[in-house]
Amino acid sequence: MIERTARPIPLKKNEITDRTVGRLVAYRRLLQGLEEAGAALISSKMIGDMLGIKSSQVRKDLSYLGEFGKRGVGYSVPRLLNDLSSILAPFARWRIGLVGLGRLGEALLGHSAFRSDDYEIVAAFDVDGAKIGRSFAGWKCYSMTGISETIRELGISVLMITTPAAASQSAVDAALAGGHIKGILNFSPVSLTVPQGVEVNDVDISVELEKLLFRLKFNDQQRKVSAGLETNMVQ
Amino acid sequence: MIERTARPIPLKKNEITDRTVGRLVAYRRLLQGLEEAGAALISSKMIGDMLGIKSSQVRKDLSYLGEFGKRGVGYSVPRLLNDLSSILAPFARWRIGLVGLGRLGEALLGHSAFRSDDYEIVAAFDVDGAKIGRSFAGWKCYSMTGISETIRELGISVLMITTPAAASQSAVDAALAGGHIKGILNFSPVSLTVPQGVEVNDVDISVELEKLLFRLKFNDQQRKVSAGLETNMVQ
DNA sequence: CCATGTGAAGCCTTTCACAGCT
DNA sequence: AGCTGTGAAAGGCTTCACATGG
Repeated sequence: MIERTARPIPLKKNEITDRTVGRLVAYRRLLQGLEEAGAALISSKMIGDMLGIKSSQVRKDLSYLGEFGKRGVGYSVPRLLNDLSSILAPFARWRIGLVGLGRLGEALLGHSAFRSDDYEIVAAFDVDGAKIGRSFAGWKCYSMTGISETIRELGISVLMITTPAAASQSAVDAALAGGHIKGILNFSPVSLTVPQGVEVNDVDISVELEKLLFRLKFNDQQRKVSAGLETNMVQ
Repeated sequence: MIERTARPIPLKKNEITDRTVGRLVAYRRLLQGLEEAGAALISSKMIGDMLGIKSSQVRKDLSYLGEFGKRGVGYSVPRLLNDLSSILAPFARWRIGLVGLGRLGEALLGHSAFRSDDYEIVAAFDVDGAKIGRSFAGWKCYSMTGISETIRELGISVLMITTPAAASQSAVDAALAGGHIKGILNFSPVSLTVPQGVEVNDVDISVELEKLLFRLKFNDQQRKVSAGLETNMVQ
């Protein structure tokens, strides 16, 4: 993979939103494929169509970061990819610890989505004595006892939490004790309490499934109501 | 677990948003814990504090579905739990197929978040001949060949996609051929194209991680800038 | 003539603030 | 007095539409 240099984020607005960042990551991924395929130019319309987004949204997102396109022409694929990569690149490669070596944790260790120049998982943690000291998919499992020291020693500043709900808060409390953790990606279905200044991003898989299922239920009902098969009255 | 009856959704507004549904699921989960702990009453303020949400947001969400509380008192925990459960309950238990038995797929099969009265995973699918016919965490793996027939036979109407990016679209095309699939929870990092009427919810784990990391980078930069160690100029 | 970059409009979500009931 | 339910205000995000430049 080509090395890109990190640089300060030259924002035109004071704040760039999470939603925009999510799309920037998607643009980068799309452009990586296009570059490999040898594409030289791309328009905001094409990007939007491939990702299911309006072209104006693509242009707005990119405009927060500078002027990358040529009017009447479009964007240079390699140039835009390079600019997006350097904007998204960290100052130094993030070192991530995974807390909770259950099924999900183990799956994330080996997940292809977690191969990146921007970050690397450097260790896993679990309470299970049978796992401690062993390696999983190439990563060593450390004890939860002394986790904050291990975090300091290994230079970890980000955690992924895949512990069972009941264990998550106490695991986080122990891990944050040393003050080295800056951010948490939380897969456990609880709302974590953390000190001021620590960022948390929740990824709640069962909530995402339920959101989908509710839309489906609502669709079904609409279909039935409009077909006159059922009424929509309060019971 | 107590059986709750599904009922038509008696909406006060014409449309209930995804965001609200996500929070309703979180409220239900919280109330399950509270009920087990024997709590009888709860206020919107308490719910909000426990989930990191404003009390007005909690009341607004609940108000879309009816009037469940008593002014001056709060909400009855068992009553609210029951109402939320019946609102979220499907007409019939959703039958889900998992497509792609890699690490992530296998982790989801056994994931505790996927034990629910609302849905059940009934089968897994993969292209790997070594996996087909075998059982994984109790679920049988079927071939991708003939997937649309298997979907019909097993009464599957929802898919979870955990295939590698390059395989996802063709797997989805094959699976949707019979017209039985109504919704897809897509874990693969691609934007899927589906026929009109099929709902897709994307869960992009690496995007979620990158969103967190970008916030951290931005925080770092802000700290440096305000400490006068670095400027924020465009390169 | 084509596609970007961007104010302004439109839409959606959250928060406020208070009337209304217990 | 306390807490819900809810219009209205505020805030945030997306889309429009067009001036701008190639």
